[in-house]
Amino acid sequence: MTEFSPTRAGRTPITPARQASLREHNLGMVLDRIVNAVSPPSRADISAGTGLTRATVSALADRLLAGGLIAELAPVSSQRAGRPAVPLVPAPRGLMAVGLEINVDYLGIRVIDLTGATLAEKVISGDFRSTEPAPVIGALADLLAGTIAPLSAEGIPLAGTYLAVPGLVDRKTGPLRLAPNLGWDSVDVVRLLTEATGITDAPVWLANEATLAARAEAESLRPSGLHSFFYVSGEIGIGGAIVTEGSVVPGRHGWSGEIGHTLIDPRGPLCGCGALGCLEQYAGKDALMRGAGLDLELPVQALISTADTDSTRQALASAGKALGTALANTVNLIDVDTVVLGGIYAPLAPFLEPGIHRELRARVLSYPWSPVTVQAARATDYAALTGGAMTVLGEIVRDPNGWTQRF
Amino acid sequence: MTEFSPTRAGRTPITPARQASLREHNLGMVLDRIVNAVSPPSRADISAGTGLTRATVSALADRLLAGGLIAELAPVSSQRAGRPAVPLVPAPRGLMAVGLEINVDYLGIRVIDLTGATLAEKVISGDFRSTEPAPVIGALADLLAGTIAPLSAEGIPLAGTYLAVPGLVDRKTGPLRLAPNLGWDSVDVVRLLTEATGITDAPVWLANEATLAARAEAESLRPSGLHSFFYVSGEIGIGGAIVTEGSVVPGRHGWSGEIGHTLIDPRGPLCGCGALGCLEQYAGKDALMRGAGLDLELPVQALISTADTDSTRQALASAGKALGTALANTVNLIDVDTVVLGGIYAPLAPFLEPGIHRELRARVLSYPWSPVTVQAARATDYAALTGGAMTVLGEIVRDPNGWTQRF
DNA sequence: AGCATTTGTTGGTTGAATAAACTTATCCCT
DNA sequence: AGGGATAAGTTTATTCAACCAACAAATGCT
Repeated sequence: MTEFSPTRAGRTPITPARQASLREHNLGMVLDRIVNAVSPPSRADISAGTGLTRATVSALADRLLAGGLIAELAPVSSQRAGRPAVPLVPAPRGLMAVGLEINVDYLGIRVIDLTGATLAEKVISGDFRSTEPAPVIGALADLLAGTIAPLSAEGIPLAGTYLAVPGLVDRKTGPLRLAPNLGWDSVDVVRLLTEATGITDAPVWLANEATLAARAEAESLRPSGLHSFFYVSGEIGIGGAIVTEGSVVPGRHGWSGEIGHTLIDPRGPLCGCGALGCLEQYAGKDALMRGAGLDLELPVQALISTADTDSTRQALASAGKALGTALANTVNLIDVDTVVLGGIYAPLAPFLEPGIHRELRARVLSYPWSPVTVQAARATDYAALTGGAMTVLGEIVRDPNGWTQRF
Repeated sequence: MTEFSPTRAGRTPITPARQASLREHNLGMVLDRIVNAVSPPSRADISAGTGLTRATVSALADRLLAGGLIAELAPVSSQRAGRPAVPLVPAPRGLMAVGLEINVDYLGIRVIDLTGATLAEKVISGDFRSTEPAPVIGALADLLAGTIAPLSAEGIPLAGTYLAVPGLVDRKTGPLRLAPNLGWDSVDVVRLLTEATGITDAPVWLANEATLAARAEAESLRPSGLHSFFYVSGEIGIGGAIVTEGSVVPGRHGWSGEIGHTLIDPRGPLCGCGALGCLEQYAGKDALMRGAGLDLELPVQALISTADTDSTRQALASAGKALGTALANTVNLIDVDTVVLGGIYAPLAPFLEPGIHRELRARVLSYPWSPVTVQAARATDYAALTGGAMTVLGEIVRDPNGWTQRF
């Protein structure tokens, strides 16, 4: 797409703006209005909402219609004088946006269209700790091919694929650098996957699991007007993502949000990373289960059902305090006023919140003027799949022009 | 200015793009090329560099010339066939961009033009701990008025003013929330200053001292191609700023970068903020001087000259280790690969770096693939003054249209 | 002196958005 | 039932920033 930002904050390479860029911008704006509307807007609604004239909106809408990105509903008489409006909606089954995930105990796929509807969804359980990449990616390729085949047969084009992995990933396409819990190290997952599937006409991107889960959460919080927050994702490890103005901040390489190795106590237990007293040793899943005296393999539910025992209460309190400390550092550093608890922390939120809040109140400098809100994630079931697919949609909405020009 | 970002990352209010926005974008791009060029470019150079046609660049350059933002130099025959090029430069003495600062022990002003040349500069020493805002701001207003009067008489228009303060500041114009070392609390500094000076025709903005110092550093690092880093500023307190793609990331309210109260040890000393074991208690200026057994009022130089004593060596080592720990948390969280040491840390860098590096190596997850560079700040003498003035320039370059329309 | 070469300008063309008039489809009131 | 008010969507001419191509200006080279 034409990168063309008038604010030019910083040294992003600047490209000239020509009339095509102008149309592209407005086309994206109109599609965005249609995709993210509470109720289907008419051309006139969009005109009023954006400031473009009705004529311009009409022309842009025609282009989106021709590209198969939007559809018209039957005019609805609105109990009001005047010609009834034609509601515009994102085209149902107009394209496939695919979210994939390789995780420690499952492979998953979710296919959605521009309406946000799930067209297909599959999760395969398994144990992928310490596996070889090739067979796992082969299995994932089969899962992908098998899932999209019937939809392709229906004539629905593939827009793109986002793959979530539990590890450090270079921005978008770069190799997977490290996935400690899979035991993978410097694997070019995207190349392996495209080779195994033969997909060449649609892009395949890669991102960290927490990053994409945060993306899903951002989408689900958008209607409530909350656009900036820090997302902590508790699993075996602890990940996170910074969400600002509705989008995830990737950092220099795409590795931002790593909160799991924040120092909690220099005399604390040894961590897998080699340092002492990391957050993960207080609030990671293993630490929680061990502290509560439960088997490591049990699901989180076990903590909730034993929440009235001393050992579990103790483990949760200690995790809450440690999380609160690390989050206080984070809030001071990046200045957000909301923290979202995802992964295993979502169901545990009621037990963790008091400890987290106590630490935030004590350590966040700006607390007196702007208290920090802590809340459980809304998007929970395989959030990274949804987030990945939604990120693909975001690329389309950002540049509808590239998509419509396929035809 | 027209906010008009085609990437529309997130929920920034989107405005329609019209032809005026287009011209504004290109006008800013041309001015940016001229202001940030290594050597004065010709219209043809800009055309080749941006992709705009020579005709378009000519038209835009004419507009900038008319607005007094740029000037032409005498054509230079370039030892080469063809008509000699007319070099374009930012207009010397074409406008005043003012940086102001209120700090614990001085008030300062620096006036620069678009070439980056200093037109005027003054610093008044004093002791402003625990003072009343009104008289201090009165003194600052006098300093401002006295400094710009001769330049105004020369006919140089005032473009804007950025005021740096050592405290928590709401974005751009909001009140100063808290400046612990001045003893100020919720002071509407901008209103007081504009009332005291009667300036109404040019904007007055407010920002944190470390934020603006980081801005100056970003400008001075730009030629070397380094655009993303974390800036730590050591003073009595410890501030910081996140710089991404050449610009400072403000956070939700403009309070980001507060690294001073990162937890170093839960059993550490009590901090002024009420919590235990904050970084400031290990690496703040008072902690350093106290640890070295020196008088708190002495300048940093005292640490360097006693660096071979056990107590000073010990204090510096402890500060370096603590800084390293806090910076490791930071690097993991925001994914930058460079840390810049500013304020008192700039001269102390050689003594602090070993400890910082040791901690970074141990605690930064991505270190094996992307080692973190630690370096002393280039822009040191009253960096916030320079940064403030440069930020004013940035606003002009971002929106030359608003400026040229004054005429 | 004449030609190649590069810079900067001029005049006509393109294309996206605008403005204003027009058509279509409804409600409402008599 | 029919006319007026109202709103949605479309058509047509206009505006304006950038493009294109040709041209004028100023230099070096042979």
